[in-house]
Amino acid sequence: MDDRDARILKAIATLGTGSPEDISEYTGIPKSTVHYRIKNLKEDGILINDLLDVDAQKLGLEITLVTQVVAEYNEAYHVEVGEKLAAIEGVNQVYFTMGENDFVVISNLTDRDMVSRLVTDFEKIDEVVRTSSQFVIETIKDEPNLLNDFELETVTEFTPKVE
Amino acid sequence: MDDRDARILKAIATLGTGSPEDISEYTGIPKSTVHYRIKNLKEDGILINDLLDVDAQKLGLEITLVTQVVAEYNEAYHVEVGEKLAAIEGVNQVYFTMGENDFVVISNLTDRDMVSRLVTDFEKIDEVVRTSSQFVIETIKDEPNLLNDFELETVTEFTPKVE
DNA sequence: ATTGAAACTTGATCGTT
DNA sequence: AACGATCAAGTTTCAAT
Repeated sequence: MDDRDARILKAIATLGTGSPEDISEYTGIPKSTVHYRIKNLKEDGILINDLLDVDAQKLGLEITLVTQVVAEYNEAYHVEVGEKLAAIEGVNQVYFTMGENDFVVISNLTDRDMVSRLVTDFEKIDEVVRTSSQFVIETIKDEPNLLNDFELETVTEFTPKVE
Repeated sequence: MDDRDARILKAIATLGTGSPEDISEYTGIPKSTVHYRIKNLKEDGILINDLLDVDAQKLGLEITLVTQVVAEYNEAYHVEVGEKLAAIEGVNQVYFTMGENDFVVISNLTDRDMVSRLVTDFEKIDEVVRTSSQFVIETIKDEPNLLNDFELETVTEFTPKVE
């Protein structure tokens, strides 16, 4: 796992494709080399499946943090605040929730230093009033496997009976 | 969006591949038809990129819920409780967190009925003591874009100078 | 909208450096 | 490990239904 691998992984995330051709063009690395690297990344378990999902733990991002961020309510700027949160290094998901003008933020981090930096960054945002974080001990499910129990709604149509 | 599309989407999620060949084999739908369907799903914005990420909202899963679940502490069974949570219809992510023996659960749901069913299901689990849910008004970031700000640690090596 | 078969693109392999 | 040339494989297209 070196700089070249990182560039390839970034290309995959940025381009939204796993095509060696496209990645090659984007990174300037020859496609046969891209292919060779991706093969290794799969063998190492960093890239998980054909859809090239990334294993955060294998990348050394072992700390997952769930943070509740309370911010001053400001109708116009709540998205902007959300975007500031989203831009912070390590942040993966940002939800703006009902009720208490809260954000729920989920982050993947490498070490304790990154954790404290993260919280500091949260509190640097002017509108942020309070943060409260919980470490994740174990991730039991972390796939947006939206279709696990997805069933099409059965729409029963009634034909009006005209007698 | 009909039953066939649903089967194809499930196949993608299950197999972890977008290959028309593999999906065809798994579903029994001819590969040219699989290709035709996937093309339409992309045009409709349900499948987002070449990595075939799914847009939950386009699927009608417009309600995202963040739930904190407090459960009785039981060293042996906390994973089992987590797995029960993960198995509930609509649940996408389950984190077991530090401190209060909490789970944080994130779900994608279609309607209010599904919400109340979900909460009922949570409380049917014996060990569950209390749940508290927050509706997500807006999802500002929801991609495990782990590499956004990922930089390789620069390990500076010092060669001991022998004089 | 579906599908079998043809056409073609490109991902994967191989041999050399 | 890197990479250009080559080939096999699988995707995409197309025409008929």
